[in-house]
Amino acid sequence: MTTIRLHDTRSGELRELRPRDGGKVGIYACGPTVYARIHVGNARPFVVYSLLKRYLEHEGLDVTLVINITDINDKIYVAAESLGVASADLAAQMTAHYQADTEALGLGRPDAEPLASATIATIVALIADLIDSGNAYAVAGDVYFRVRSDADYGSLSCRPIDEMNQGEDDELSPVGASLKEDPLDFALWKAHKKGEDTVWDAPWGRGRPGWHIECSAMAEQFLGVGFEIHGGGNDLVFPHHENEAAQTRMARGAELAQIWMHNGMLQVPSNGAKMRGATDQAKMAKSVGNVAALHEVVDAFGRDALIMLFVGAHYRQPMAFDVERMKEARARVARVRDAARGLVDGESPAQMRPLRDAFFAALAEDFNTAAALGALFEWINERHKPRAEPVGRADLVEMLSVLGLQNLAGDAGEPGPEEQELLERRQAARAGRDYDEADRLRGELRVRGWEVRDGPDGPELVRVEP
RNA sequence: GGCGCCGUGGCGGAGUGGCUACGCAGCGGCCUGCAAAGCCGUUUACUCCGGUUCGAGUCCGGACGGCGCCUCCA
Repeated sequence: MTTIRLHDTRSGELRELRPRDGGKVGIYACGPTVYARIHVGNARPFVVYSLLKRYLEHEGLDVTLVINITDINDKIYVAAESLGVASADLAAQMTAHYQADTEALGLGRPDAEPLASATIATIVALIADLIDSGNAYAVAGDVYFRVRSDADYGSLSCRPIDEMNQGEDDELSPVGASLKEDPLDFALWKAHKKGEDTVWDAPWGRGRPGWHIECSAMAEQFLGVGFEIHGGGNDLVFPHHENEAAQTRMARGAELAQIWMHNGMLQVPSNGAKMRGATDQAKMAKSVGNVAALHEVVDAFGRDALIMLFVGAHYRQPMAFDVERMKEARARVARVRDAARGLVDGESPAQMRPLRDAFFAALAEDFNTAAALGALFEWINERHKPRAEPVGRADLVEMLSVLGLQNLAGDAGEPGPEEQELLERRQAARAGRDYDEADRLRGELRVRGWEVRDGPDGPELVRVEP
């Protein structure tokens, strides 16, 4: 089997993917908190891990992808209150939006999309185990994780324990009286507070789960302890993933995941600032207010262009996002689509095989979609060279399928009778040297989504974006 | 301030010490009634300063700059 290596945050190195059980691979990626519609930045991990799954399946592995949905959270309470709706209703509404918005990416659904609110029993049981083993303590209805009981705490984010600060909860605790034994400790369970309209029973009191415990619980429930790949944005390394790892380590005596993958952030330059050397750019984040909603971007540029944008850079790198980048991605899509026209069914020429192989070799080395895309475009350049035999589409379809862009090599459909008639009228006009009329008819066809291309064998109608 | 990542041609963006990444845009040309698509060409880039090496964008040290995390965040 192909050796597949992925960058592991904890070791800081590429690690070979070694499935525990035969060819089975579990991937858990942290999904959104549903208090508003998601932005393009939130879509990056969804795309990265969905495509990683496709690639691993291409390599013959049996992949289970789990992307959770956080539907219990302070932000949801706050947003719901300001809207005057029940927090559970807001979360349900935004969950539906999230699923529709990501569905529009056309990459399918994860194998499981667990909700925190539907995993309470598992969460409570995990917390109970942590209390029983002395790694957590209940106080006044809250439950805290005893960070210093984990000798390996900090090993994921690679930072010394004494320079860390959990922050969360400190401000929410009663004034001047933190309930924690140690400021490093973080909440596993939060006692019910006024204004919170969702609450669950637990042995230590009514309340709700803390931020980090849900992922430990859901990942274990769906994939077991010690699964292959845990992913998410690199802004989650600390404290979220550090805490997740610590919880499972202390409760189970084993590491939650083998490889911790983290994708880079989208960067949004303001005022046309350039990516490099600019001072006025920032990560796309709701708190910064520089977000572009996923559904708006997909509506404006199409899912093909957005996926092309994402695969155009290595997943770990920060990625520039703005209108110009989207236009460029759209142009790349057009080049691929054009290259796919005129291909015939069947195998591709043997001389082009090395480029197809280079594509997959790039993916095997830390899922380098940017390098792979380079090989794909080299394949396209080769495809355009004059050759005696028609070119089979097998290689191209195989590569595009892994990128979720196989539709670019699909059949665009046939022009209808009206378009055919317009084309014939244009031909008649051209024959009569009435080029103004011919150009007018060409423009009419363009508006209908068909581009006229005059070739040696006469005009051809090509499907394009209207 | 601490930890981590990064600094490549007009722009985006790969890059395992030695041979054209790739894409987009612009310009010139071929083709064309004009276009589109495609093809050819486009004065050859690696922040700066040292070091290692026969040879460094690619390794080491330093400087400067950027980004992320350290607080909710994909």
